[in-house]
Amino acid sequence: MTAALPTYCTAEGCMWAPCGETGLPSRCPHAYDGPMPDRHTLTETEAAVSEHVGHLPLDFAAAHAISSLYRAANAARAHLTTTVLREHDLTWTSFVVLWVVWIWDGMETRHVAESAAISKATLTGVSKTLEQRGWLTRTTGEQDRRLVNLRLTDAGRTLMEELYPKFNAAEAQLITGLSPAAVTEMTTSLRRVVEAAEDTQTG
Amino acid sequence: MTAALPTYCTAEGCMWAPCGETGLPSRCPHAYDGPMPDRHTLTETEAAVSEHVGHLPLDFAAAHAISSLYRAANAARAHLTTTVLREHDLTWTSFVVLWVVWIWDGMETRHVAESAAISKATLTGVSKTLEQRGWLTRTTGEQDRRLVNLRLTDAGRTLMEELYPKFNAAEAQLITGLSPAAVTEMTTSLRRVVEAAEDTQTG
DNA sequence: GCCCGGTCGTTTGGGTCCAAACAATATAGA
DNA sequence: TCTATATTGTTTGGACCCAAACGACCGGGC
Repeated sequence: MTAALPTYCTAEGCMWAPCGETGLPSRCPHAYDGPMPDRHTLTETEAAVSEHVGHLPLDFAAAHAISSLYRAANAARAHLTTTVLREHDLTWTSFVVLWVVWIWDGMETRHVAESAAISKATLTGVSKTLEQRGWLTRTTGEQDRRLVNLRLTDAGRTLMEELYPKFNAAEAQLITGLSPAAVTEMTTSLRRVVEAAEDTQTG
Repeated sequence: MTAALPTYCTAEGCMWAPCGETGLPSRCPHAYDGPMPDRHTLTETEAAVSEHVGHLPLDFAAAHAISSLYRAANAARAHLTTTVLREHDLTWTSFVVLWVVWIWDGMETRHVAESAAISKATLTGVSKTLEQRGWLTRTTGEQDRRLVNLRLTDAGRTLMEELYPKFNAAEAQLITGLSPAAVTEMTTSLRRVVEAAEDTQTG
């Protein structure tokens, strides 16, 4: 993992960061006093990590890839929340739940949880919040009373019809820096990551 | 977004899902009775979405990419939590915080929050949890008493020296399905997504 | 008909998550 | 020296997150 790292010194030729902070080993001779760029070169991060566990074989490509994956997911969620969801008092997860229930015209909670990639415990909480707000209803199954079925209300369907195009437009904004071929390739690679994670879970 | 979707009917030629559930418009004439594969073809999802907002121009490539991104990030976090972090009672975020403080030999809370991509409010809570467990200390700045500095304890450093190689090995497991060139390309594309999200935030 | 094993959703307990509001602190300018 | 503005971290309130435990329910086997 190479989680986004603090500012490095902008002084000419200086590669350490962040200096000027109390308590840091003083690798950097320059006091930090500028605005903070928020990105670190890979080389600097690898250097810092190697100082700690450099005697071990580390897979920097994997670390960098997973850290980028996590950051991109967070950035995407923040973007979609800020531009589309927050004004409707929705979180990413509550929107995903609404979306799944919407496109399949109702669904049982165990399947919604699976589709939304959240636990059933979480799904119970989220669906109760959405029920309280009037976006969906929860109904016990008639043939199997263990099951709870979710359906959008009229208000919920209207909300999704208005919201989903905006959400999708905001999704499209996130890939403007990529060619169509690059988008396809990234999506394929991400699926491989999911498959690898699931293989080790099941294995 | 095409969040992972529920099982579709496995009956020959049948493309609707998930049938057999109470409350669903009965598009599918087959009762569902098999184990549940957990993936839907893109075509089926697009068909379902188009039924709801098909009159609008939708960017399915963007939807699919962002949904894959979110799923991959969740799968990666679940994998790393299950295989490495949970036995040490650590969450993904608490680990990221420890890692950042570790590789930079101490850091101020505002920078740790930025590096870990979490808010300062969250960082306060997480760092207090880690302090309670003895992994790090929180110290008020001497020159600027608004600032709080985090440093790992001896136990915290020992924990990271033991844990990080295992964490990195688990990270490497996640990209076994990708060639080195594909990993590099995916990482580059993910960075583009982060940049696009940040451009619209600032703009 | 009864019992057992399994599944479902909920509850519990504790952790993370963030926006907004707040208190403490620092700094610049008059 | 005083005031105003800005920055920092914390608190508040509410939402989400999940493992584990639990109660309700279902279905198979005897």
